[in-house]
Amino acid sequence: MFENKCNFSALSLRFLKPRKALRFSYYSSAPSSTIPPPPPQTLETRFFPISLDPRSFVSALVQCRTVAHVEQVHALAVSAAMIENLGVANKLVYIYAQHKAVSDAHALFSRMAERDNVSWSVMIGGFAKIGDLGSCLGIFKEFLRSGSRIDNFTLPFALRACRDLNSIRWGMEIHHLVYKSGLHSDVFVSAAVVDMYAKCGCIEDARKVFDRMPLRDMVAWTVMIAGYAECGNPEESLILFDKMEEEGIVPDKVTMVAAVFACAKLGAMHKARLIRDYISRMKFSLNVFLGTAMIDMYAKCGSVDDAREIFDEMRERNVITWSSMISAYGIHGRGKEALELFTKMLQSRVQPNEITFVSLLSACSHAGLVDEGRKYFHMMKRDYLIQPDVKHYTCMLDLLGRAGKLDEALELTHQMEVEKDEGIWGALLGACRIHGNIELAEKAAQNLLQLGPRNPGYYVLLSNIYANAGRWVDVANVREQMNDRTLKKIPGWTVIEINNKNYKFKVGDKTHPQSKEIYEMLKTLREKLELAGYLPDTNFVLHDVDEELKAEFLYSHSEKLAIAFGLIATTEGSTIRITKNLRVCGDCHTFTKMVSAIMHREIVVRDANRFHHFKDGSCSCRDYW
DNA sequence: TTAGGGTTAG
Repeated sequence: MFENKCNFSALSLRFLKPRKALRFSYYSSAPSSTIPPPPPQTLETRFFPISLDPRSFVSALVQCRTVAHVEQVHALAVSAAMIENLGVANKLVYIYAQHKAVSDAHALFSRMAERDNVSWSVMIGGFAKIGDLGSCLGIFKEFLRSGSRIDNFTLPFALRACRDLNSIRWGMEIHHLVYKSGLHSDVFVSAAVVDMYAKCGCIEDARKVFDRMPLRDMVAWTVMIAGYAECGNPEESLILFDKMEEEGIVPDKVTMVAAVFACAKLGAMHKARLIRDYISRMKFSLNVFLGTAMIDMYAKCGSVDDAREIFDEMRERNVITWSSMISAYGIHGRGKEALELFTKMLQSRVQPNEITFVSLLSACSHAGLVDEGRKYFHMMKRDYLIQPDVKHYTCMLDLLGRAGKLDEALELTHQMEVEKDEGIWGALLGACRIHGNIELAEKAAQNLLQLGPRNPGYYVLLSNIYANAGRWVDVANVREQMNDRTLKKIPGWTVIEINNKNYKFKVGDKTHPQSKEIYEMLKTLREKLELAGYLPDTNFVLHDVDEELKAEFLYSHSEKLAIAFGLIATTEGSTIRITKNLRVCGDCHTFTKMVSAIMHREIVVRDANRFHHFKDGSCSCRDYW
């Protein structure tokens, strides 16, 4: 009997969905006269009731809930010789892959005598699903060698693998195939090409493909918008977002995540508010992705309170949401609140990950919470079995170093079991700048130079340390080294957003149409500040020039120009927000504190690392920065 | 049965 041959008793029907019960019939392919009519089957039937019809096997596979179930149907298909049917075999590979049993999928795939495009596609997709992109691409290459014709089913999988592997070489090759086969008219394929180029950093190529698409749907626009933001051109992202609307394409939540991400990169509060209004107007509910992106956007645009409002509004929060909010408090110097939130996170039974701890330790560091930082560093290792990586150590060094515990910081560098990178030595060098420790600074710098960094910031830091100590010969040496390596100091700039327009200032900038008023305002400020006891801190000027000239240099720093313009161009009492590409210099920090008191203004400064909130003569960083 | 999503040090 067929039952014996196939060992039907091996399979129970318990895992099949009741509503999708199969209508079973035995031997449907055999002549009906020789076969007795099948007994009526119900879900309670203990033995397996699939007919020899391949479709029946496929239906059963779709309903498998676990890999064990798939294995049972698989065994059955083998013994019934049904495995030779391409449809059944493909479905088996696909279902294995969907259950992330990719090695089973691949074992079966390798044994298949015949394969069609669906076989290859589901196998490529299987490896993509578990993130084994190397194998994913390997299968695609094998597919090409087999002489099969690519189609719009296989290509998106392969392009996605190139994207995630950052393999532009293969990406370009596949793009060429797309073009040759005429499949570029397929919106799915072309959107995947655009995404591949954008994420591999070839934004111009992405744009070319995008512009040539005969039809651009919402996904195509979304990948283009996200691509620009990621490669450092968030302005273009937001221009495209407006353009998309003009063309009548309605964005969805994923598009909004991309626009919000662009806003976060740009750090422009006015845009952030516009985007939030838009999201409310479109009645997009805050899912975990959109909500988390908005928390980050507000944090990076300077309003941690707006970020918290979004956080409180969200119904679903995961580890990324909590980490983003902790990081938001951290970069604004509100360490205590970061720690409180972390406690709440644990109470909500959300498991912190290694990124949560980076955010937490960095929050401790920015707020000078040394004991707490040590405590959480140990907790991470002991209670959560997270091995500290180089980022955690950098936070710890920064924490100890800022607090003046340079010996402990140095001791930690001896203990750590990770490869020391530029960041590690850079953090130590930064600490030496605050505490004027030249000996350790030289050791850190030596290691930095050995690692051969191309970051001019470190050289500037070292030369500042020498300048502080009046060691002008050493300052000149550092400069020479920079010249030898053809490194140039990154020019500083500050941006201020006024009435939805950005104004960028460089040191000594006189290009602004209201330049005359700006310098007049600076002069007034200078008089007021000096009356209040302000003395320019000329140690922050690198050049070995006389004190008066140094002071002139200081007075034309880009952040001072931007603040002066802010005082002219905004209404009295309103907050001034500026963004700087480098770290704020010590003199500008003192200057801004005093301006906030004398002019009764809150001034929010985003620098390369964090935010400073100046109010009533003090800064949220408590002069730790 | 094919394309797009959020967090991390200095």
